[in-house]
Order: sequence, then structure tokens, then C-alpha cells
Amino acid sequence: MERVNFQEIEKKWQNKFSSIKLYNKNGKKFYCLEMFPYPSGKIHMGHVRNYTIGDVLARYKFMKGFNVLHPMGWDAFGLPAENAARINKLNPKKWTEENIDTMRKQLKMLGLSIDWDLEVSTCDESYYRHQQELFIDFYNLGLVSRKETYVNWDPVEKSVLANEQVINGKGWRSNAVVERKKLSQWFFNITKFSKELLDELNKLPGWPEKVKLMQKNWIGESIGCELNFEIHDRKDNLKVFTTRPDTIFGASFIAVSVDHEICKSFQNNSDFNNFKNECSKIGTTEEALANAEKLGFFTNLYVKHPFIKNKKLPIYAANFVLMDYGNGAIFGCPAHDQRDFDFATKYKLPIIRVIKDVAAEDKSEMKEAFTGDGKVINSEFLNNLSIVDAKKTIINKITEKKIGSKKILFRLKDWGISRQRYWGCPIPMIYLEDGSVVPVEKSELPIKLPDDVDLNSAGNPLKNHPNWKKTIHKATGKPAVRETDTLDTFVDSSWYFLRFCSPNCTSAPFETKNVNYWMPVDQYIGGIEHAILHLLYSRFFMRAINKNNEEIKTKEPFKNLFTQGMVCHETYMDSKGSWLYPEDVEKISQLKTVKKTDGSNVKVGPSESMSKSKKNTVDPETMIKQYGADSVRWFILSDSPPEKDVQWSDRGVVSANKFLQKIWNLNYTVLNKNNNSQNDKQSELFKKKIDIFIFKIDKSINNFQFNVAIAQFYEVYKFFNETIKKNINSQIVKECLIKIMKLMLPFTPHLSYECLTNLGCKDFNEWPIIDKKVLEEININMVVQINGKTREVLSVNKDLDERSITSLTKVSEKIKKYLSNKKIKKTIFVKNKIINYII
RNA sequence: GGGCAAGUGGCGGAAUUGGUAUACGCGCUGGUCUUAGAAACCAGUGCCGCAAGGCUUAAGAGUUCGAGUCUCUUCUUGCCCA
Repeated sequence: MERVNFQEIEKKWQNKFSSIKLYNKNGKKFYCLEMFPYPSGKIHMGHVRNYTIGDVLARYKFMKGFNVLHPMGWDAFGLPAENAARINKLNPKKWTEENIDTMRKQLKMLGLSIDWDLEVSTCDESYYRHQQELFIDFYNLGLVSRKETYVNWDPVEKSVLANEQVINGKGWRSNAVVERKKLSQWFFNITKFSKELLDELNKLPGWPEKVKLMQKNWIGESIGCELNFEIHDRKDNLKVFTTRPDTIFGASFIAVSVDHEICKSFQNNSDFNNFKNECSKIGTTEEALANAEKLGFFTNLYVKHPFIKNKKLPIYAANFVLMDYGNGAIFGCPAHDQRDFDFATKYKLPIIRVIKDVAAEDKSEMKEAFTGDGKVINSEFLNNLSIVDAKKTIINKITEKKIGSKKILFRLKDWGISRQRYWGCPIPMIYLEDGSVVPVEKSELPIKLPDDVDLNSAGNPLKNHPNWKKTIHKATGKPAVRETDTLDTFVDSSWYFLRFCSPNCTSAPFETKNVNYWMPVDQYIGGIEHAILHLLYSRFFMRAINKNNEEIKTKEPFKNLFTQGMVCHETYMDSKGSWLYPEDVEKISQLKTVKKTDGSNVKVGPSESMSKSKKNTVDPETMIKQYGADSVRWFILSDSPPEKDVQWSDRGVVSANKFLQKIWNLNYTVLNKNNNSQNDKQSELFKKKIDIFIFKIDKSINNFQFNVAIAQFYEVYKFFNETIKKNINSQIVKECLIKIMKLMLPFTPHLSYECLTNLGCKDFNEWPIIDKKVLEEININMVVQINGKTREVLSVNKDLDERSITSLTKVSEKIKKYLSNKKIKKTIFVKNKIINYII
């Protein structure tokens, strides 16, 4: 047996290329992009899977003649660098750059076809200066604003926390009780595009339905109307938003948020303040609101019902109405909204049914709100209408009476981009002495981050810096103060795909010509966890850039999206309840797993997504060193469909390695065989079968069914192995093997390069072309059924008609047995598939 | 609570989209080789049955000549939103 040293050939081929170019100048363009990584230290198996999928596709498209752009970069700003720098007492830039060097080296070990000459890093001045330019452009377009909002404030760290950094109401690091604090923040006005971002999801057939649905729900369009209620005995109105104007005749109260203007008169009322405090304890998530007991505070005020004379509705401040949705005021229709129902029951308010359930008899007393479809009742001019028609009618009436109008509300909020952090892109704005805020002149860009910051004190390091924020307003020469907040790192990743089109352009973020050539990204590949924010922000950015530069033709950045599954591994726990790394345990039998150090029993847990906290991780570099990059690539694609989770197993990678070893052996055998036989018939059949394999594998790759493609390679191997033993001309076997090694090239580039070189192949990068006619010529299997049950399979020529098939089945022993003395009532014949006799 | 997926051997999973269910891999069983093990190779492996044959895609019903695939009901699991 001829053995191959994978590490050796991988090194050899990796040394040949510093970066791999997949450009076919005359081919159609194909922009293949995987979500760029955060340089956290080392690559993990998730990266291996993501980038292997992308690499297979990029190499495949290149071999098919496409002009392929396949770049890589680093999402290099972010909080972990600041934390790591604080612990290790070094500069975040240094920490980040060291990680990038490590990870670039590791990615190269995987043999990815990346054009490293295009590499960008978002923490480089050469990148973020252009981001500052874009920020100023967006500002000038009216897409940036400054607003006061509530934030999670950590009083110890003196910093804003993201929602996920608040654990049980406490700061994740300081453990201090998080406060709600009103802060002035910068926003991108993404809501200006709400409608467009929602509607144009329809223009993305290449996106998973699931992701589109998630975005749709996130944007959350509600069509309803605004309605002004006249406050009784007062001159002013109360503006209410509702999605159910059809239930207006069932209204029995008004509920407003405790922050509503109307409540201001209760500022000094201790009962009200107690109530308000109670409300704030519930929290603000809608889940908490839905589950909490509905509480109200009666304001002693009433509104007039707009359609029922002399009817008054009481106004309550209620804990389930939020100020930041609609106008912070609703009308309550207890019969048809569960929250309103609960509230009305508690405060003994009338429950008036206005929608009749068509499917069921209405009982006299309601036990819960009815929210289904039905016909309108008890509603004067709306009676007997469907809900849809009633909505239209009532909105027209409201508009006619000039007491309101149709209104569409979105759940989507503007994108808050201010972060009180050091390691991010400085926001290029300055505060003048007169209190005004202006962008810096573009000629002053980049606004660089200082190197000498103190990360150990509480608060924003840039704000604490002795002189960084002090500057001069260029136009007036007067002193000014810089914005000390930095941009959310989602901003960095919202346009990096444009920068890749011209990464060295110094005069602008990108060259329009190049962007118009390469964009949109033809295939974007990444994790489902970015289904909403990153992808939505990027879609917003593309639209904003469109507004800024009318020559840009692309509106949707990602034409096709693929979301790969996670990499999972079993978990191991010792008798003390501590997690163990896979390399620290040994499987003795199916039932027994022990700790390597002391032989004690280990509890094996279910396979879960790899995470550092559960130590169920496997280090890619170790695996590559042990089995070779091609084996790791092969295994990560072989076991599961790429969109589903895959379970990492050592057995699996070992078997991948064994198979590639067999392929090497097969190459060796074929190279050393000399058979000059001229058995044309057998050779032709062999060639045809190989062509069919090529057709199938090509199709599987095209459909992202890499696991199926790999299964087919196993079949090809079996077929080759059997064939070699037969009397077939060696030259023909060799030609066919070259074709198969080319098909494997996107999966196992190193092995394929090496084998193809040995086989004397000159055109590595040309995908084998098959004779489509062979697909027609080859025999097919005809299934013969009696009463729908398969009784015989006949190998017959393609396209035989029913009569010829019948004459064949008549002589089949198996079929004769069933048909003797029976009358055939009916025959179903499907060409090239089945014939079914009903007896 | 709402929405969306998905349920196929001991396990990961195939199935040309309504036409041979269980491809391919793992594991397991037996064999060859070997002092032994590993590796490699050969054979077997859904269930019942000695066999002929019958049964089988979470459970149940329906449409159809024919259902893993379509429809309905139920159950279970996963994800997302609340």
C-alpha cells in the first residue's frame, strides 16, 4: 500500500501561492463572500465549515469559467479586544493584530482560495477613514440624527450596556444593578426605509424564506389608524393608535402609558408615583407585560366616544401600554383583546362583543377575548361587515369626520450607533461652544484613535483621555470638542463587501466602476445568527449609498444567501461536575467513557453547539496537523447537509482521512498499470458511467448538497476499484480518473493538485465537460408493479413504448406467476419509470 | 402564547420532487492476513420468518393505479418572535 503524507503535499501546494486568484477575465462575474470573522484569537470549527463551503463554491465556479472574487477580511473592532487588552495590559490594536496574524495563518493552512491581496481590516485607519466619510455623507443626506433614548446604564463601569450584557438586571462584568438612563445618542434613520426594506424582501428569491420572515417580523408593519378622542370637559384631544378600528363600538376605556403627557399633572401625586414605580419593576419586554397582572390608575378623566352620543370612556394610566409604540395611548376593547379583557375584568368595565364568531355559537358570557375572524355586530353602520371591510369603512368615516386617518406603524426603530467605547471607529462630529454640533471637514479625516488610553478607569476611555477630544473648528478657528463615542461595530460590517471591490482606493470608500462590476454579492454565506441585524443594516447601507451616489446600480447587496448550520460536539462532565475537553477523555466502550488523567467515569452529554464554556470544542489547527486540511474539509462537509447542524466526531474525520488515502492509492494503481486492451465496448460503457457520475456530482454541488456529492464520490471510488480489475485500456481509466480528481478539487485542493500533476494533467482548472447524449443512451430501470407493488425491475433501453415493455414483462418468470389466470383490469404506464398492472 | 421548520435503521443521513424507501458513511457481526493488535481486504447488517412471503418512513385517517413526498387530525422535537 502506497501511503501519502498529506501534511507534506499540503505544505508544498500552499507554498506555491501567497494568494489564490480565481479570475477568468472573460467569464461572467461571480462574487463569493463568506461573513468575515471577528479576530478573537484562533479560528474555530464554525469558521472551518463556513469557509470550506465558500471555498468549494468559489473554486467550483472558477472551474466553470466564472470570474470569481473571493476576498477575506477582519471585523476587527469590538469590546473583546478592550477587555483582553485590559487583562493582558497591552494595546487593543496589538492584541487584534496578533490575532489576525494567527488566524490568517490558520486559514491559509485550510487551503482556502482567498485573494489575500484584497484583505481589509476594519480597525485600520485606511478602512475606517472611509467609514467616517460615509457617516458625514449620510449626515448630509439627513440619515443621521441625534436623539435622547433610554439605555442600560452600568453605574460602576459608567458605560452603556447592550441588552445581552444585562444579566438578571445586573451588569455582566460589574454585577451592579443596571439603571435606565436617558442619554443623547447618534442614530442612523433606518426607519426612513422601513417600507422599502420590507417590500423589497420580495425581490430576494435567493434568500431563505426563514430569514426573510424574520426580517419581516422585525420590521413589523401594522396597518391601522390614528384616532383623536375629545377629552370630556376639556378642549384638548387624546390621540390613539389602533390596528383594530373595526372594534370601536366595543371600546370601553382608554389606556395610556405612565409616561404619557396626560399623566404629567399627577407628578406630585404620591399614589400615581407609587403606581409608576410598580410599573417600572415589571420591566419593558412585551413578554413580561403580557404575563404581568394588568394594573391601572384612574385619571378621573373621560373621553367622548366618537360614534356613540353621550357615551364616555374612562382614561386610565395602565402598565401594559408603552410610550414608545404608537402614541402611548390605546382604546381598550375587552371583548376582542386579551390584555384589555384582563384589565376590564379587574376594573369591572363593560365587555361589549362586536365581532361574532361565525364558526361557533356565541355564549352569553365570555371567558376570554375572541380574536378570531368573524362578522361585525352591535356596531350600527358596521354591522354584518367582515373585519376587513369594517376596517375600511370605519377608516373612511374617521377620515371624513376629520378625527383621524389611516396610519401604518412599524416596529422597527432607528439604529442607535453610539457606543461609549474606545475600540471602535470614532464618530466624526464636533461640538462647538455655542452648543451646535457639526461634522468635521472631510479633509481632516481620518479622526484617528489615540494609542495612549487608560482602559482601567471606569467610563469612556476617549472621554477620559486628557486631550484627544480637544480640537479646533476649522471653519471658524474656534475651539471645539470631539464626539467621544465610537460607532457600533455593525456599522463596520455594513459596507465591507463594497470595500473588497477596490480595497486600495484612497480617494473614496470604493470605486464606483468596480462596485458596479462586482456587486451584488452573488453568494453570501454565514450564520443564521446574523439573519436580522447585520443583513438588515447592510441592506440599509446599500440604500443610503444609493441615495448618495446615483451611479451605483446595486440596491440589494446580497443576491443569494446561504445560512450554514453549527458544528456540534458531545459534552463531557467529570464526577465533580466540571466540563472536560474532548481530548481529556477516552471512550473505552459504547457505555463507558473515562477521564484520561485518573480513569474516573465521565458523563457523556448530548451533542451541542461547540462552546468554550462547555469545553466541547475541537481545535481546527490540531485536527489539520493530525489528519491534514483536505481530510478536515472533507469531513466537515460529508456528514450533514450544510444548512443543518453537523456533529464533529473523531471517527468521522478518521474515515475521511482513510478515504482520501484510498483515493491516493487508486491514483497510484492507475498510474502504474499498463493495459493496452482495445475492448471498445467495455471502455465506452465505463466512460459513460463516469459521465453520469460527473452529471450527478455537478448537480449536487450546484444545489449546495455537498454531503450528497461526497456520497457520490464514494460510489465513484467503488466503481473505479471494481473496473480496474477488468480488462480496460489504462489510458481511458487515466482520463476518467483525471476527470474525477478535477471534480474533487474544490473539496480537496491539495490532494487533487498533487494527483492531477502526477497524472500529467495540464488544465487543472477546467471543469470536465460531459457528453449529454450519454444520459439519454444508457439503459434505465423499468419497475414492474402488480397492484402498485413492485414485483420486478427490468433493465431496458430508454424510451421503449408500452407495447415493447409489455412483451418483455410477459416473458418474465416473476411476473408470469402473478398474471396467470388473472384478468388485467387496467395498466398504468409511465415512460422510463414504471408499468403497473391492476388485476 | 404566536409563527416557522422538521420527525426515515443502533447513529449521521439519501431518495431524479408522486414512481424500486433505507444510497453513502459511521457503528456492529463474521471471515482473510497477522505471534498479537492496528491497518488493509472480503461478506453480512430495517423488522418478523427456516423459507415462500409479509410488514416498515412519529401516530391515525384521506386523495391516488401508486404516498417518506400531497391534504386533514394528533403527538414529539428544534428554531425564531413575544
